[in-house]
Amino acid sequence: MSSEWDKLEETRDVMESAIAQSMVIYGVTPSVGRIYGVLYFAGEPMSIDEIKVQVAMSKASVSNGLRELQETEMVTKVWKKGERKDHFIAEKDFLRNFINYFVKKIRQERNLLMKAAEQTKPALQEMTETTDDETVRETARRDLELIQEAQDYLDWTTRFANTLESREMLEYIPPTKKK
Amino acid sequence: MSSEWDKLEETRDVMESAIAQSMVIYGVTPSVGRIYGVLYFAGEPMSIDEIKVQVAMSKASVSNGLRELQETEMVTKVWKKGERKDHFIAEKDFLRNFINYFVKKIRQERNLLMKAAEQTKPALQEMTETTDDETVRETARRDLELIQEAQDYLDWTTRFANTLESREMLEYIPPTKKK
DNA sequence: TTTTTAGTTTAAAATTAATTATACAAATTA
DNA sequence: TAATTTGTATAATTAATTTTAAACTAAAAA
Repeated sequence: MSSEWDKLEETRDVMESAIAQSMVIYGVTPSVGRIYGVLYFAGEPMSIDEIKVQVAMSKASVSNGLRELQETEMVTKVWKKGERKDHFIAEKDFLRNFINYFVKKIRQERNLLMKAAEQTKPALQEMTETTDDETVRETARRDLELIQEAQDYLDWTTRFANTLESREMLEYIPPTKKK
Repeated sequence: MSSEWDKLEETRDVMESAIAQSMVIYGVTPSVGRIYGVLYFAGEPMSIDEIKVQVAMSKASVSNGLRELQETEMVTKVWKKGERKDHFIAEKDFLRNFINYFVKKIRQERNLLMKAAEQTKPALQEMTETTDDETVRETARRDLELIQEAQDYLDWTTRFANTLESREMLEYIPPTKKK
């Protein structure tokens, strides 16, 4: 009786779609999310061609999507003995994926803002000291203050990211234990 | 001597661009990021027309951008006495913006995945109990396991979001104290 | 009233991003 | 070596998003 397989297919499809959509929330494209979803439920490593069929996309798209997923460590390439084709498996630990994702974003943000702050602070500092114009001096002083606040924020998010990356966060917020 | 104002303009521009870019990392469009950047450094509430000039965009775009920023609580509308036009100010507390942003994303993800899990679990559960086909039964059992793991993850991120929202997180990771 | 002003909606234009078909390079097999 | 196969890069197409101009609504001023 094949309707039981159909039912399984259907429930998987619902879950895969939800996973893809939830990845879209975090800025991943639906196609890439779909690839991950299929791999998440796959019982064993899949080749590009197998994935291609499941997600109904071109080989090139699957290849690109897999590259992106590997860059964020959500998917890994594995070798199947005797098989010539590459095979891929999903990292199933959502928490790990979540942490990787956030830590990366936080670091990107930090690099961007720190660079700008370091680039602008000296000039502003100098203005507060050497300029005659009262208004300019006051504005420079205030801008420096705002930049300092931004840096305090970056200091916090950096410590936050470190606490996630080192898993120290799991001491504060313990994972649900498996039954 | 106007070159001092030019210098100030320039440093602000660098910072505003960096802020806009860092918001792009989190999925905000560059224009919207720019509006926020301008408001961040503005000494006082700005009208749509004033912002429009600073960011060189159409009034409609500024209006839309401001709506988006208000929805995420990064910008608030304020009334200036005697002024007919609406005026806007930026929420300058980056940490607060950061927390709002993440909490919202986490809740969105949770709603999506929980709905799918609740929708699929009963059918799978039934299959593990009533189906004769050994392979179907085993697959259903395994899918249920994967869904359970996803739910454990959602349970964690929910507690994580609560800890951020209630600011309990700041006990674990203290903000840098102002000097 | 009528006229002007502020802000938003809508539909079209412009821009950006994603997807695919094709061509290519590297590796494998015959 | 020649012929296949696999995976990726490129260029072109398609789709989606963003932005704007213009029309419209609501409110205030004349």
